[in-house]
Amino acid sequence: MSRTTIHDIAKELNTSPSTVSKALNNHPSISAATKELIKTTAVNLNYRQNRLASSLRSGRTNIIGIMIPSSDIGFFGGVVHGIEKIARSNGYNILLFQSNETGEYEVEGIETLLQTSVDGIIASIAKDTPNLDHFFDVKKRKVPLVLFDRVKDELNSPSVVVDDYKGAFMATEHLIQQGYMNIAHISGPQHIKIFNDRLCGYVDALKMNNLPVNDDLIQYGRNSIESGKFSAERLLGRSKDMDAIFAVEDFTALGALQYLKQAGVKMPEKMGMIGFGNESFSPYVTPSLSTIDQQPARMGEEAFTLFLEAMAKKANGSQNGEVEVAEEEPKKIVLDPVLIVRESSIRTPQG
Amino acid sequence: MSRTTIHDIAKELNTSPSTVSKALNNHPSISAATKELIKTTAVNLNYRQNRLASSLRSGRTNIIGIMIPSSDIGFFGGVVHGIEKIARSNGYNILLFQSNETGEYEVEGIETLLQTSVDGIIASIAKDTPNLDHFFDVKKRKVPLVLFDRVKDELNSPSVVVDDYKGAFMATEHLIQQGYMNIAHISGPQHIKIFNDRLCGYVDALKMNNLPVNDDLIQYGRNSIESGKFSAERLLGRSKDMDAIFAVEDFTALGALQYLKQAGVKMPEKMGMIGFGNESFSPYVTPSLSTIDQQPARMGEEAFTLFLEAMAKKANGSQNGEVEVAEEEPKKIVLDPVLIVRESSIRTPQG
DNA sequence: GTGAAAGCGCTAACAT
DNA sequence: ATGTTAGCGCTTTCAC
Repeated sequence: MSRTTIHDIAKELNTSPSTVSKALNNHPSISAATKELIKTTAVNLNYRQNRLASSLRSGRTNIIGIMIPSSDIGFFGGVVHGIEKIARSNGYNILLFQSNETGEYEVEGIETLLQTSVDGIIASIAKDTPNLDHFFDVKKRKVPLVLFDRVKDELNSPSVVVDDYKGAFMATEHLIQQGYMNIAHISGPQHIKIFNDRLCGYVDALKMNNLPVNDDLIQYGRNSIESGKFSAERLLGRSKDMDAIFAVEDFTALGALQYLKQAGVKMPEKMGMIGFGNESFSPYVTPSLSTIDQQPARMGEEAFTLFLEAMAKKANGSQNGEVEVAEEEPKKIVLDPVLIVRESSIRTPQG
Repeated sequence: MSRTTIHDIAKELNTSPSTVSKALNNHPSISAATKELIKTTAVNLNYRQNRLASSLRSGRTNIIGIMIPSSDIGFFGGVVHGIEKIARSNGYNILLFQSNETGEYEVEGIETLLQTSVDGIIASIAKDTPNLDHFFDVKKRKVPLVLFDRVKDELNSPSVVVDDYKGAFMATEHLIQQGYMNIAHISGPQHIKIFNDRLCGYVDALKMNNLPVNDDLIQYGRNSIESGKFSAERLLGRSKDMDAIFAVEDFTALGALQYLKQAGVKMPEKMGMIGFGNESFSPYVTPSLSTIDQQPARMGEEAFTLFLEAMAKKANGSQNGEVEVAEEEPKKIVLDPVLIVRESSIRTPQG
């Protein structure tokens, strides 16, 4: 009636549970013959390992915890996809938590993950996390912690992010190469690092190409379609020369696109446009929106790889007795963004 | 050094582990005073329950397994979001698996979920699953199984789907109410039930409104942007009267939209358009695409509620001794689709 | 190469 | 109201 255990198999074969356990785990000290025999019997009896018992005893769960703001956001869905895929191929499974950008849920979730004895945690930090105590707790418990996208340097953890500066630089330079000369930028709130990074990338690309940086062509928005519309209107009113816009993210770009279209500005002939983030709608708007891809799935894979490295390091560390190894600088992976060229930035040959 | 256990707390207070356990679990037989004392000490000693041990002993993990095709697909991301949210508020956590539409991964994942002793499984079946043995296995083990969206009646499990027929009916009737008279339909492969259901909804809406059903206005596509373009071209060539299209899903609608725009057909004045699925791009195309929403988050919540009901039933069942209760018809929830009206289907007052 | 024994940390039946 | 005891199913020394 109830689940078959290794005792049942042992009884069936007149051997011992420990032998069965070893055989099923391919322990070298068991002869090939008995391994074969035990494995067949296991199948016949419909045996299925109880991972709870195994984990309790061995101290490993082969489960890693994921903490993200929301799986409803395309980017995070993509990252989770990447993590789950590579994790599975390495024998790990995924316990998924969403903070919904709420510190409270994040704290709660991390607590639960620790209770579940996950082998590691991969997280992207919620916007409104009041403090990082819960993450420091993770480190205190020696549970490998890897951060991605929303990282915090104070945590001194391995992390993977995309190079925002470089992405902005690439976007701007692409517009320059297409022959646009007066390129505006709609930025976001400057206290958020990535937006400032993107602004710097834009400025440096102009400088590096010997183009003037014009403060009138820089607008600070609030990352929304509405804000994009408003910013585009302002820019258009301020400069007669502007012939392209690099927007800090795709929603802003979309708003700008919509405003300009409605204002009768021909794109991409009279006005080039590029966004950032490769949102799912960007291929389908008119004109289709050029943008910078952040490689979510790749980011997930890299994060998991960092986790594996941390696990390996941990295993080595405990071999070296109790000697507290001086904590080395955690590995920080910076992914290259990918330029996605679509209609909105391809200037057709001038007549 | 290592984790605090209930033994540590017991030793500290000169009491027994079982008392500590009961106190922490709010067992009624423990006095308020000792509960208080034990709980404070637990906090002081930085105690954290070992869920592995607890689950092994109690037979409950408070973890439910989720099996979806991919968290990279917007719809499933939304469902997972809904499940995780309500699950958490009920004390459950989510072990997430992706089949990537592959039967092999699905089988593997279900196996792992059973090994992990999840309390239940919520699944949406992969397209190419060769057979349903792995799901029957779940039922054999008496693990509650709930299906959503991609369901199979043979499994005789509680399930939640959206009413495709009704959604198609609503979409078509909306076009009729907007004054469109010659409404075409681009359908999908008819061996897939939902596409046939949508076709039926379209046909019945016409009939119910005393409009003729014209075979020339029905095109069978393959659910893609390209297919949408092609189908729209065919329809346009075949009928001079056609003034609206209901497309079987949003990508098809988008393709049709793009073709018609390029062909100079004014939308929504000369041609109305509505899709199905509320894909993330649909608000942002031009004209913005009216569509039918499938309420992914809601679907996840309902699925979880069905799981809770199955759990309750299971608990009751075992109370009634070993009497095998005749299996009653599983509850099948059919969600109402939601009509999302956007620009593409609002006929402006005729001049 | 195999088996005996201990125990991971917890819960729950059964005393007291 | 509290404590004793047993054991969930497995892994892992250690002995043979």
